[in-house]
Amino acid sequence: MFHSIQKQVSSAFRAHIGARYGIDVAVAIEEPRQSEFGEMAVPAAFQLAKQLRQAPRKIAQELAGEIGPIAGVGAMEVAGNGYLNIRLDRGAYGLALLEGEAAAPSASSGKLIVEHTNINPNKAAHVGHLRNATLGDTFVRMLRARGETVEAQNYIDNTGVQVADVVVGFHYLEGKGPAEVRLMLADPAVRFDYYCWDLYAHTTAYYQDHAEALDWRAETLHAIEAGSGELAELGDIVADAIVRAHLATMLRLDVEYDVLPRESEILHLHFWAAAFELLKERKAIYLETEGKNAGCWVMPGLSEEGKVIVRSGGTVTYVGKDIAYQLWKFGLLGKDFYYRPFQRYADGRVLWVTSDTPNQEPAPEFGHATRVYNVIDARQSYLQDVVCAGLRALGYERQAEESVHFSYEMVALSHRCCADLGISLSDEDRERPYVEVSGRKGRGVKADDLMDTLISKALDEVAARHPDYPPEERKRVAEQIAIGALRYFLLKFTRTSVIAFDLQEALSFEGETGPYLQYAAVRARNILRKLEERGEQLPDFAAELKGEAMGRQLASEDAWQMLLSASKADAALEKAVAAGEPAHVAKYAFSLAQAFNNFYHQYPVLQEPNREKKVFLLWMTDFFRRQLERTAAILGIRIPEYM
RNA sequence: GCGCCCGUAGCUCAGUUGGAUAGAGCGUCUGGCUACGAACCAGAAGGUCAGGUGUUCGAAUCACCUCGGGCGCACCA
Repeated sequence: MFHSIQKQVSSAFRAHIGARYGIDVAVAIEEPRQSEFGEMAVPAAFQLAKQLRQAPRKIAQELAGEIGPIAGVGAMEVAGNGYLNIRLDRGAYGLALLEGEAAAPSASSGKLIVEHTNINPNKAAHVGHLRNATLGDTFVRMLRARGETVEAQNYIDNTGVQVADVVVGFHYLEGKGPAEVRLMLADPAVRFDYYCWDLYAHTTAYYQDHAEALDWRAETLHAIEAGSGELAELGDIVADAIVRAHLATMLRLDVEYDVLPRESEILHLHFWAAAFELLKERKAIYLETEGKNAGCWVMPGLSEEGKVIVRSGGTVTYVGKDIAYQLWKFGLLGKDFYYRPFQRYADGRVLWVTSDTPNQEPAPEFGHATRVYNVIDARQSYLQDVVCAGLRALGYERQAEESVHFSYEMVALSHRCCADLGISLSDEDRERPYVEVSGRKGRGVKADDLMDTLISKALDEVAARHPDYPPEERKRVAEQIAIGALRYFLLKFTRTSVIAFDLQEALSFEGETGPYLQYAAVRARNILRKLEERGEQLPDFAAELKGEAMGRQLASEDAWQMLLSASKADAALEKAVAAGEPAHVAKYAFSLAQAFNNFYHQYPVLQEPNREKKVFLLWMTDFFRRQLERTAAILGIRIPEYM
């Protein structure tokens, strides 16, 4: 509601200024810091002052006097040395909220692809991966809340070096073949993704002392690329099992996907070969004949020596495959995958995976995006630049523009966190402000361990408050609280901020946290539930709250400010999408919860003796509830039945 | 060396396209539970927005420089 009035005010000013002064300006609408200044401030007079060679205050007075009535605006006044402060018509505003807004027009940006998670399928997920998935999933929810068509992709690098290293571990270091590994998978006592976590660290450590073992890796990589033999079979088993483990981990956080494009299909369906031909044909890459890159196909320009796309041995680098994949996302490759169902979510939606053979079941159309967001950490920005440069070199300027590197800084570990987890640090580590997570060293906080810890803490809190509620119900509530805490914690930082992960901070359920948000929503629901328990009915708000009554109740400054902040969800979402910043939604959600808790303490709704006021307060409660629920849903945070 | 990011209260972080008196949480201190459940609320203390120069009506925000920290610049991804 607030957002739509903002837009109306802005366009009214723009039209008036155009007609009156013959100047076309995009009129900014600000929100004054002090609420006494009204709800909106228009600094347009400052913008015009220079061109008109007049004092801003004088222009502001002219504007205020001449612009005429704007729907929803109650009063307009000149303030400071040229601000135009706008006060809304409170009664009309409240009434409009009560009647409900017209559904947001569905945005028509075409299909948007958001690629996120993308964890190497060779070991358990850690907190860093959770930041990626939570950011990506929340951004998907934000876009969908605006009516966009979004496809969530999770790319699976199942033929890369990291998978090969675990295969090397099984085959060469532990002497295990496919049969033995399958037995492990069938053994409920073995936590396979955790086992691989250790095995991967063990294997990379082994390379340190045995350089000759790197030949095993090369051999394994070739076998996996060729897709035949025992090593390739091991690679399949490992990657498939770990992907399933990752999906299960992400499902705990309510993160779901539409399709899993796999690198093996990019190879087997010759996506790379097609892209390679294009790149050669359009001279985007060349065969280096001298220097350290002799024998490689190289893309020039980005760094001094260029970026190797095809190694001298003839194998493709990850970036090469990524260029082919990016072309496919835009429908530019002239090829498509086959698809088969991989699993089914609780609501019946199918998660598809790419396949190299045709399948009976008809799949939806994937790819063909107008814009692509790649959620990848900031350390890989160079590689994302290479991918874009590849598109440009092929003449796909527009698609390069529409390829967004949705970058974020890494998650590291705080020193206190390392101490809590018993991670030993070198002297060098100790001097740094935080400690980098390292899959190779097996150093990090596993995602499932973190969630388990959170759940057990939440369970203690729930049990203390509700000793006689059924245990399985308490478990469900605790899970929702734990996940709410985790998602909020990962989302409250802006993308450019490095998170020095601190277990004690993440475990907090007080202050600016997910549970604070959940608690506010639970309280709002409790009021409405208690009302019915007392045998009363939720009033017919539209019938009982006419314009005058609404105006009377909103004359109270406190009530007005509370309603105002509760009604800014659209404006907040709009800004957050424009900035590509889920943290803005999180911050808004927190301020919304704060406003409600304020309201909760100030007004004992059910005790209110005055009928009109009670109806108004109940309506406010219900409005807050809806806004809290909606905003929490965008953040992927569930509201528990009780807390 | 080149490129990107960061530097705001004791700590962790927000701060809209440059706007009016720089905010929040945690921590510290003071108060508030007879249940619309305190996982909450009210109040207090706490700032040279790293430093400098510039741009202008106006700078935490933009430009340039300096200092401090992080991350990249692989035939790994």
